[in-house]
Amino acid sequence: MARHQEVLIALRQIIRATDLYSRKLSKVAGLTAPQLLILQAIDAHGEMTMGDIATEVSVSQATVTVILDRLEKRALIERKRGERDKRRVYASLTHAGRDIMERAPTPLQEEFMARFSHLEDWEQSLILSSLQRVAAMMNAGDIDASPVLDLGAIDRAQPASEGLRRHGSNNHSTQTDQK
Amino acid sequence: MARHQEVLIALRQIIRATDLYSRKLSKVAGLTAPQLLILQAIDAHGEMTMGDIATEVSVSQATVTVILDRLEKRALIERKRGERDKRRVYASLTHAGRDIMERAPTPLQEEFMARFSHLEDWEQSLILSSLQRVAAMMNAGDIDASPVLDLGAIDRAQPASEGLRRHGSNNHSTQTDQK
DNA sequence: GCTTAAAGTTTAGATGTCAAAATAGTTTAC
DNA sequence: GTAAACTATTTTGACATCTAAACTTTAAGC
Repeated sequence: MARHQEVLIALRQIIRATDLYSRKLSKVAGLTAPQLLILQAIDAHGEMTMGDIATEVSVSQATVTVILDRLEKRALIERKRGERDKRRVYASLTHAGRDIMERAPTPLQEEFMARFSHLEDWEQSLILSSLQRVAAMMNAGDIDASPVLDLGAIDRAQPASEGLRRHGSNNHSTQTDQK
Repeated sequence: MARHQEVLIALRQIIRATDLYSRKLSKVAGLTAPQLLILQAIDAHGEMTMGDIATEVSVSQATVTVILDRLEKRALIERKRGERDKRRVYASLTHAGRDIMERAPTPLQEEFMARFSHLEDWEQSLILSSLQRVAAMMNAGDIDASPVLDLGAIDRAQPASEGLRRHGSNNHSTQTDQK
């Protein structure tokens, strides 16, 4: 089988496993992974606008709106219209929201975490930087030169997430809206 | 930032990039990634039942049914009830289906593929095996021992996809159905 | 032969996800 | 100061995806 074919299969398995875990999490903790992620983001930053959240957790605003609708319906978050700028909407945790969030397990599978943490340090780095390289290569639409392609990159494990967002031309900018 | 946190971010970016590409593909080729994947699977195997397809592309049968509904509505595939065993339904490509499939780009981003293929051979292996390890660690629910955890594994790049399916106890078996 | 269990497929109901359109509010330009 | 341009959020419409339940056959028991 061609290598890229294998890459594709591995990716699909990862994506599926992630999705399945989210559902399992939802049963156990009453929160899906994205819901938990958003709650955590709000907890970490205090009040946040939709746009902030979207950028923070890497989804579109539309998605944030939908998810917050559900969280609000369950009284886990509150929305408050901005006073200074009424276009903005600020979300904050309710007591119940903080509560449920704190009792929920991590958004990454525990088995995975356990296994991952058992690896040697260099192996963890290796895996992390491989993932970051894949992410970078995929988002590559808006990477000007190709610093990610030079060989040394593999063992530097620098935070690619930052590096990517920096070039926010259009690809994953969540609110590009170039109509 | 904790390493597992970074892993999580990288994964989310990969998943999102994959999804976004699927949508782009859909505009360009009229097929989303999963639709294309299913078409390719059917093309490769000839007639297939829902269950076969589900196993092959790693999704649940329900998903296959839904996607085939859409493909059938567009006359890209045909369904045929089994004669011997009428519970089964066989899907096969129509002429139009083979056509559109062959004209579509790959289900993996072209930019990614281009970049990936520019890497040194050993780097490709490294990335592939990292992905496979992550997939394995995630699906780990039904892996008996832990061959994936021993250190040598990282540079062997053996087809984990096979290795995983082999233990098909329940985790991703697509039809567990323990009611 | 009828009843029950098993197997395969489909349907129903939930989420997450996005792009594009609609809405509402702010700024800027003249 | 009003119109045009811009910005933030929500709504709409479409997919993909899963689990659980329902349905359709087939196979097995008695």
